[in-house]
Amino acid sequence: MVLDRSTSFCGKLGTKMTARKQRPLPRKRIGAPARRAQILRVAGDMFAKDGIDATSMRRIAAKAGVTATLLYKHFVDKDALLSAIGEGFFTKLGAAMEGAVGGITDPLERMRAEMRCYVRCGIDNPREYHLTFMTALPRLKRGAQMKAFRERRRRGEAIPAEEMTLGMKCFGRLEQSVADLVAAKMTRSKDVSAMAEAVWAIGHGLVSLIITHDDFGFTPPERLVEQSIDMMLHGLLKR
Amino acid sequence: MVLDRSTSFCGKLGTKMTARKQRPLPRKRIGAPARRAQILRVAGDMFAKDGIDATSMRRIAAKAGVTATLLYKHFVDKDALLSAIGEGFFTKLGAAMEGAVGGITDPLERMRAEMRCYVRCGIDNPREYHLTFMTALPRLKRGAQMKAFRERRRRGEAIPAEEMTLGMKCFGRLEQSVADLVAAKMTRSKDVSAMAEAVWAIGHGLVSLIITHDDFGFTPPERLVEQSIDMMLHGLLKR
DNA sequence: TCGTACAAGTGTACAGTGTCAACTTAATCC
DNA sequence: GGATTAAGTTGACACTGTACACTTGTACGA
Repeated sequence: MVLDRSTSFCGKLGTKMTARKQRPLPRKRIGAPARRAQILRVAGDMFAKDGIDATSMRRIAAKAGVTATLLYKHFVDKDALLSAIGEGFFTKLGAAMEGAVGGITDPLERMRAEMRCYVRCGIDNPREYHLTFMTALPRLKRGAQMKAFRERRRRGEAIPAEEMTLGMKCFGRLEQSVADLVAAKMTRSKDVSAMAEAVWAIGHGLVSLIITHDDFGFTPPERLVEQSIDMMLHGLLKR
Repeated sequence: MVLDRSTSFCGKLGTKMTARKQRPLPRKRIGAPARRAQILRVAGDMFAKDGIDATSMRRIAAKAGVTATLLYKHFVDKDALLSAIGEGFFTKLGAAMEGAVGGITDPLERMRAEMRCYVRCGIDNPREYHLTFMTALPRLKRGAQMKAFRERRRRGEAIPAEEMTLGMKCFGRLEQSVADLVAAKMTRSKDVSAMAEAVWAIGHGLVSLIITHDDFGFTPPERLVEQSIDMMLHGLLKR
């Protein structure tokens, strides 16, 4: 465990201090990016272990060997910090999808792989998932970005990778698979957008039910997930 | 607006009071059930208007013209209070389903109606929905109840209505429709449990995505929902 | 080598939170 | 009328997110 210099010996002193205050132990300066990364690491751990409400800015700061106030120099808000942690989910998801989809060319099988991946990632990272998908953080303006992205896509625009957030890239994959399915004239509907959203909704529904009500005695995830994906794909296709 | 007698004029007084404290205005005693109901009403309103985090026990109490401490006489926890409010969702949902399903005998059309109902109810009561389905409140032991219920059902037991919570009744409806579909040999699978869960997952996924990311520029709900339900039903059925 | 400017960090305070133990008071019943 | 008890209050505790004003480490130009 980290040496914890900042857990406030600032109890109520009762009398005013007359002597010059004891100078605090000097603290290393490791530079903003390093500090930011460290905070994210520490906060991520605590958050994954203790949950969202039990992890306060002060405790994060203490564990990072730093003052709470400093966190606010690096992240305007608690929301901002949390969301930055949640962003980590997309990194994992993106990598996992990349690996799972590999060279699958059949769009149907690709979709199956992507969905499996999504659900697995969600179940394996419940806190991060909750943060990124089940918590509205309106102070960050993420919705507007996403909306703009969706609209450009609907107009058929090709969007350069640099302009896409990690989240967009993940959703983009799924959408692409749906589009391929449509292009191959395999689907009943032609509304790529709506279908992609519906597919996402299934994955999201599964993950969020399972992670927030893991005590409801659901059908074991593997079977439930496979059955759901199967149902979804059958529902998508013609005949 | 309610006369707000308890919004604490207990600021820091600076000097100790020497005079006997001003006796507080006498407060009517309206009886425990009435008070409980009133608190639930007030809290429900505030919660629906201001959201979960902005609604504190103290503010609820103040608005109800009562002390915060009193809330703890009626509800062990904030969780308990919140969950009691959320329970209201099932009342609405149950009534809406009752009305919507009416005399529909075709299990397929019944399911469609039930799903529409579920999604509509969720979208129309986002705060309550978030509370009941997207917030884990493990301190209440609801999971265990639900699990037991599901297991008895899986064994084919008939469960008397008095033993079922409102939530169980709602899920039970859906499950029954699936069972009817299976009995009519219309489905690809025969796993009633898993299918019911999958169907729920779709509905839940739709609602929760829409209510927490209403700014993502989704396909308009009506179309998205119809398309999703359609997809689901097609996926469920043979051929 | 020194001074300085800025980044990186600090202490302290504020108003608000959930919760609790100990107390007071209104209503009820014999 | 007096005892009992349910319904309510007071005041505190330990904690929260956040703002402000301050200090200190470090890199760099003269």
